[in-house]
Amino acid sequence: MATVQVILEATIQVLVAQGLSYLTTARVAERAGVSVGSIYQYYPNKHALLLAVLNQHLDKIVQAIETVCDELSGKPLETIGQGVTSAFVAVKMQRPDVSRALYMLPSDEETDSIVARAYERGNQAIGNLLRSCSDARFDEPDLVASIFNGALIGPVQMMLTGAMPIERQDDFTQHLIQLGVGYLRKVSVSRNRDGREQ
Amino acid sequence: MATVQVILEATIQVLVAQGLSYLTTARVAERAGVSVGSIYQYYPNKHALLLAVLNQHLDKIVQAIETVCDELSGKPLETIGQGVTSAFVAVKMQRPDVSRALYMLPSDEETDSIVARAYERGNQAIGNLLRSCSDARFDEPDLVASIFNGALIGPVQMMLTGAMPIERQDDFTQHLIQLGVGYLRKVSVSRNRDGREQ
Amino acid sequence: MATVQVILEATIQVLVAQGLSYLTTARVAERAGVSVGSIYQYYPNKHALLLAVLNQHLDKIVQAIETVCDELSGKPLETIGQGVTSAFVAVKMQRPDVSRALYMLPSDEETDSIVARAYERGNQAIGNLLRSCSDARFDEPDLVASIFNGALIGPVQMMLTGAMPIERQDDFTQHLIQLGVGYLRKVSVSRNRDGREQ
Amino acid sequence: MATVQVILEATIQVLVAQGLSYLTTARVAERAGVSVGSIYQYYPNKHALLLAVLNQHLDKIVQAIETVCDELSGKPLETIGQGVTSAFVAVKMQRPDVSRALYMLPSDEETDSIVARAYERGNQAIGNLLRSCSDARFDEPDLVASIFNGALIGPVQMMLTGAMPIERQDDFTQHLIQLGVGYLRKVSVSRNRDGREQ
DNA sequence: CATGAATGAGGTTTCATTCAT
DNA sequence: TATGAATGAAACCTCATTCAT
Repeated sequence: MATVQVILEATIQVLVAQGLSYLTTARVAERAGVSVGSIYQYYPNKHALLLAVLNQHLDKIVQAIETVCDELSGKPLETIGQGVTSAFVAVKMQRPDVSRALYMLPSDEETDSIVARAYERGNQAIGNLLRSCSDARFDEPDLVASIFNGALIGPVQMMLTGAMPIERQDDFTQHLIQLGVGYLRKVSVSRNRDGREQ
Repeated sequence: MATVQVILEATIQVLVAQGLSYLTTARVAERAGVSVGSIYQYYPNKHALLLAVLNQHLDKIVQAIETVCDELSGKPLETIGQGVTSAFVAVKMQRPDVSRALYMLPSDEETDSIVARAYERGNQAIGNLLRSCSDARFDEPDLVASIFNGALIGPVQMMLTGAMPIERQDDFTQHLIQLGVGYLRKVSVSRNRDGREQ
Repeated sequence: MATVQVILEATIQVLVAQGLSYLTTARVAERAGVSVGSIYQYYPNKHALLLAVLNQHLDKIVQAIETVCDELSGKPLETIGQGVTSAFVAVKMQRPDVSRALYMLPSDEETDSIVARAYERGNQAIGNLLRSCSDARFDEPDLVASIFNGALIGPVQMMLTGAMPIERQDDFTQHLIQLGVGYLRKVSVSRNRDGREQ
Repeated sequence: MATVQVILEATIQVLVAQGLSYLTTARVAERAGVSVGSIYQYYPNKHALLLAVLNQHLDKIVQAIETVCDELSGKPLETIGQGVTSAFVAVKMQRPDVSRALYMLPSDEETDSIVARAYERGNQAIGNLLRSCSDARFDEPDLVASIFNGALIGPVQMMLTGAMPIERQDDFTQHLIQLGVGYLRKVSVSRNRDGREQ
């Protein structure tokens, strides 16, 4: 339904423009150009609406990661580390205000579970990618994937929330790549072109 | 004043036990064993109380980091990487429920600023530590410090919010150390005992 | 129209099953298997629907009373008192949940007027019956009828709403009969078979 | 607390003056001259407020009955029947608008339970009174009391809700007395002054 | 300093009703 | 006639904040 998407979009806009404490159902409805009642036709309560917004956003992020992982399948370690990191930074920075806005949501069991699910999907995509790596092998690809994935989150969050100057995004990304690649190398066993380990 | 500390503690307890949506001044007062009015004797409003709680908590974390950085001053890269990482995980996991509870606070400009300040202090301590490193030199020790610092945040947060199984904490810490050390090595120029670069 | 009856029945079912505060047009429509709109095809508003339900129910009760009164016409006082009382208890207890449900409706001028009309019809039937009584005469048959009629209502209501244990229904009915007959005797002037008073 | 009584009184006034559908917490507060919040300081929700009003009203009625029963203890059957009936009509008619208003409350399990409790207290008082009767004995005084008590309710309710012309209150009361006394006589075994049954 | 009853703005949510299809 | 998405007035209720004691 078009209405649903309009409501979700309006929710983000209010969040971005006014902040969480101004996010009332009335304001969302107004910005969406619908009546309050319409929100409740699709979401049982305000909280569910926020969860839906978060979910949709994270889904987009994860999909981007999954796509990149597909493309990088079978590539060498260096390429993988660089590719995934760049992609991650790119999606997050595509609409930094939106990414930023969603950090405003107070965490609770439900949001945590949504975040966890997204994180897990990311881990899986990366884990599989690591297993496909042409020039390295990992003893615990899933653990490595989760650390790798997690390691990107913190710095990016700091940048988004303003703790890190956003102008230095390029330096920053370069260093994130070093972080990722450095780690992957350290926990991998390299192998030559035949797949034989060295 | 003891009362202030009682109130702060009560706030955390309510947050841990009931969650943000149950955190009302009345409930905090009740658990603290004081009257609502007393809260307003020390904090101009509820928001200020929450900021104080966050601030105090982060302050403890940062102090622990600073202490460790002091102790590790002048040590070799490997020792530094391992020491800081272990210490970070240790403080965060000391009272995981409390760490967890503070993620519940919705972010806004003021919380962001408090978080940024704590982050910055951590960066500085680590930056100085890097500068003191006996066997390596960094071109941009502050940037490196902020990436390093940030990289620890994400995985730990994922563990605290349940996205990562807490039982694997040891494996997890080991890998975090690899992450940190791998990165530091990668972006450093090594030097021998005399300080001469190789 | 069958639809009307379906709606009325659904209304009672919702009332019985969920109570007044759950009685919404949406829920009635759902249980009736029609759309909300259809309810408005037949009733101008929710209130009118409730009045219709009440009206129909009371109508059935009154009809039963009228029928019994017809049958008892010309019979002696004892037979009349016993017959009307038994019949009243019988109809009310036929579907006790439905009788019960209708007490849920908040009284207002319109419901009162419907109740009053039903009561009045009952009074009239009983009044005429009293006038036909073969062995007694009443100075004010209409007043007597209304007291008699009213006297049955209270105890039955108490039983329906659970204030009186329903298991004792038989004892209870016997006593109600004593109540009615005792009263009728007390306010009557007996007469012999010829109609001549004694 | 004075505030509580003010709120209860205001609730009744709104109910009497405007009816149930106009009874909103805001309107009660306004008439009580307090803020909405104050209502919620004493009652968890609107429903609880209504129950309190009903409870207090019924309590007064029952207390009046109990007082009369005390006074009539040990008196002969005729006196008892007449005394209790007159008292019942008198209290109910003392503030007919209030009595009337409380019929507006939709019945539910909680109101039923309050009504049942009041009814039961009335039954007990009357039952004990019957046991003390100087010139009659009852096989099942409790059942008799509940029928007697219940029999008064219906006619009075009909009068209050307008189904019976209120002008005829005296005739009406006389007949109610006949109803009660007729019944009591019918189900009693008379006894002489010594208590010996005849 | 401490208390806690009172306040009341404002938020969330419901649901009878409408009307374009 | 039937539908059911959309409406929006209005209700309930919460809870941060105040202030007289």
